[in-house]
Amino acid sequence: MPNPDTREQLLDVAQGLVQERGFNAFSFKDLAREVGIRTPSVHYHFETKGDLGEALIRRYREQLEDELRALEGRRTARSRLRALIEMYRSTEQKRLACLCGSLASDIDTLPEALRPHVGGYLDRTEEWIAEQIQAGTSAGEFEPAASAADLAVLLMSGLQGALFLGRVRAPSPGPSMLSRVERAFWKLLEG
Amino acid sequence: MPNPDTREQLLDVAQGLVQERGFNAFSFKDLAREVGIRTPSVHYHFETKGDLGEALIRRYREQLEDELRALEGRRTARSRLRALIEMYRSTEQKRLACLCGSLASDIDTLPEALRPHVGGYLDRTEEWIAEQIQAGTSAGEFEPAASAADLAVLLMSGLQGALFLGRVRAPSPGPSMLSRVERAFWKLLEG
DNA sequence: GTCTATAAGTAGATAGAC
DNA sequence: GTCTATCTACTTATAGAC
Repeated sequence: MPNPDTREQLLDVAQGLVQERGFNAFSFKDLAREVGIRTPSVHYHFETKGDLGEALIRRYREQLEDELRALEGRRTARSRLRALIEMYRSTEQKRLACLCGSLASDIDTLPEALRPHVGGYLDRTEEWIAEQIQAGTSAGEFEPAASAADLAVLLMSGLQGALFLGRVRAPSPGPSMLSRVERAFWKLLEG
Repeated sequence: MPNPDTREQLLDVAQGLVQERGFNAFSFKDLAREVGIRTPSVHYHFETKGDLGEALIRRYREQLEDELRALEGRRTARSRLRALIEMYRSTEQKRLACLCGSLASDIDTLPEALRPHVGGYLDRTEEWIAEQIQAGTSAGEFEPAASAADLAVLLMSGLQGALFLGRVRAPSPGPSMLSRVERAFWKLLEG
């Protein structure tokens, strides 16, 4: 039976590598070296690289659902949306892409079985954002200047785009790309 | 002396492959096969893959400058911005990423010499967008809800993000991701 | 300019010992 | 569970003939 510790370690390292370099730019050798085992031992835990990718997305998706559940207690939609944006900010500060954003950019080169899961994650996030905008509007928190669906796509694209583009430049003193996206987004939602 | 035709053909094919698959997911072999020559002949035109990448970005940048120059004749900032968005729409319809967006997503794996050029292209586009927003505001075309710099970052991130995310899903009947980003963006600019 | 031949290195993956 | 040994295929790149 696979040792859960080694398996989790492999997933942790692999996730970091995908978020930093992309799915095609890391190898089982990189993975093995960082965890302190040999390449073929990785295949014991994940038969193929595609299987590893599937486990990676599954875990990432479960973490998302946990985090969204933890936000249910918050009273305002504004506070829930802000918390989601904070998750992206922490990724930005590590100079990483979103796992599924990174996989999205490699979509045409991924094992077929992986692709629907990437879309599933992204759709779920966008859908959740749209729900929050709806809820906040019904509650009188927002006076959105566009439809909830359009605003959700704008925020989602803006956050993912900002993560990619921000990594190209050296860190600079002013507000980050993500902060600028966020600031403009709130104007659109609250006038 | 390199035959300009073969060289251009190689650049055309390579650009398509980068926009479709990313810099690390195509090989000189792919390139050679599509152009109808052998792998080592590609090295006659581009010594290394890094050199090919540099030529690719240079040409893409020159095309951008040509297109922006062609927009100078348009009377309104609104019309100039719309034309830029149309360029992204044509990329979206081909289900491709922006060349430099794709390279941005691979940034940590690129040959060092390439990286500044990727940033140069993205910065130039963002800067141009900010200039148009400024000009349109001065001319009374827009009443922007946020600073020109923030709005430029939002549009740039939104366009690039929409190209990446849109490719994950099958084409659907409703408005595309890019159209939704665009619609929300105009609301922010014009109220 | 393009070719054949070849190099040195890496990829994902498997067989079978311990 | 991890190892050594090995496989096939592929990568970027070079040498040198035509």
